[in-house]
Amino acid sequence: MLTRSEEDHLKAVYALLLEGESALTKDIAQRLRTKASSVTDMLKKLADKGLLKHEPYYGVKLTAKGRGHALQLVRRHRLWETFLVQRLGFGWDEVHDVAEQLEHVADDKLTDRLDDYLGKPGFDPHGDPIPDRKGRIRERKTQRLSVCQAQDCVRIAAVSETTDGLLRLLDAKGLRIGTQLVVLEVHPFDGSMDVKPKNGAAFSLSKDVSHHLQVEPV
Amino acid sequence: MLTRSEEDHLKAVYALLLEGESALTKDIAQRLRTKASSVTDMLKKLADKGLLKHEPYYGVKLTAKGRGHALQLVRRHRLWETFLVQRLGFGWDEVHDVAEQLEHVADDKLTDRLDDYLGKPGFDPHGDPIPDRKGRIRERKTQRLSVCQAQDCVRIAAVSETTDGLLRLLDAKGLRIGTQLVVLEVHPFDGSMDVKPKNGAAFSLSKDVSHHLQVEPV
DNA sequence: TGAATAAATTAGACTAGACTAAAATATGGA
DNA sequence: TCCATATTTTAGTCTAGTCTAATTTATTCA
Repeated sequence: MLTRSEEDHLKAVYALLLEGESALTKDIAQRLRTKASSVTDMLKKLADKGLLKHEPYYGVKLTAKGRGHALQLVRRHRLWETFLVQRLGFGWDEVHDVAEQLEHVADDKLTDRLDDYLGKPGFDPHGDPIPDRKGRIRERKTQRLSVCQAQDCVRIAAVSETTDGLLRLLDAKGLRIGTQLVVLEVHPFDGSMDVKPKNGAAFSLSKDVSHHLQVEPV
Repeated sequence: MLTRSEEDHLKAVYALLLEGESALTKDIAQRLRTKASSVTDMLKKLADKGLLKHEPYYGVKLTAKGRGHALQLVRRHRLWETFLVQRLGFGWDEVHDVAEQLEHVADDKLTDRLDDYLGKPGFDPHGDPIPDRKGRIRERKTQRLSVCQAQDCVRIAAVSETTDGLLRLLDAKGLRIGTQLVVLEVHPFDGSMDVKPKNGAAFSLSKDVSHHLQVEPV
């Protein structure tokens, strides 16, 4: 059994590794809003349990066991998000905090039955893939909106950053999973781009925003 | 915000007070499988927060605020039990432990939406009443099966003790909420009674069992 | 290369929540 | 009333998890 804090650290490592680069002590601390010294202690504990390898100044690598645990956390988180949106009528931008709590209820039978009940969904309301009971993830061929060119026609497939601020901004502009866009123009000066949703007026998106939108070709 | 341990203590007090008598430090410790000295500390903390009054050797009394908190815990517990049985297909005798975890996810919006989603049920799968969002409880006129007489026709309305052992025994005998019974005979010697379910053969129940079955007249 | 900087760890303190053992306090029967 | 017993509290210890401050270790750039 992992404690809540151990689970939080494991998930942070997993998320940082996914976002590319390496997971350094300070990165983990920043993400969990704690101090590096606290993270040092926890990494030692997780390494002792065989969930990860830690090389100072280089980063953390998950073992197969650690990755498995992390994937189960992600699975539970995304299944609950799906439940909250699909069944309880929550907005996709208001489910993160509650799912953060529900994900720590560890009971395989519960998780599997919830999965069945929801129809074994492959993706959550943010468009992120939901690992199956064995931790397998369905792939999708998407790219960041920020790397698209003028004239590209795309559909929003996922949002890779789930802060309240970004989610609300997207909501205000009518951008959600499935929304289709045409890229009108890209401004190399600041990386901003003008886009036009299928059913709406054109507007501009900063690079900070377009960087976090995963899109698939239409 | 209450911590998990504070919530557990509050719930233990509430449950003990319901079961009649008073809630003594040692009773709470016994129920939570901790020591009396630990309970002393926690009662002090809860008293400081205005959730209860404690008079040594006499017992604990909940304040209105404390009772309100306890009722919200009970509400969440029973709503989740209902969800697990009604929607996820769990047996009514296997949901207690999971609900014990889910009840600590405190989010009013989640609770209220779950309530709506389940159709605002008045009673959980064990037949226990579910407090509404204001903590109000629907009453029912039931009595213990153990006080019934020969010839009484009753329906099982609730099980007042939810240990795995009892629940499994009931399950094995085909006794569940809603099952109708005729009391054939009561043996004053040991308090056991012979009963016959509506659709089944007669058998005998010990007083330990009949004491925990709440029934309503048919 | 070596000094400045960034990252990480160590040392030590603190809190919450549990424990044991001992002391204090109340109860109840003779 | 008074003693034996049950209950409760107190005092002190322990662990998990966090923190700050100080120190160590690595990296980088002039």
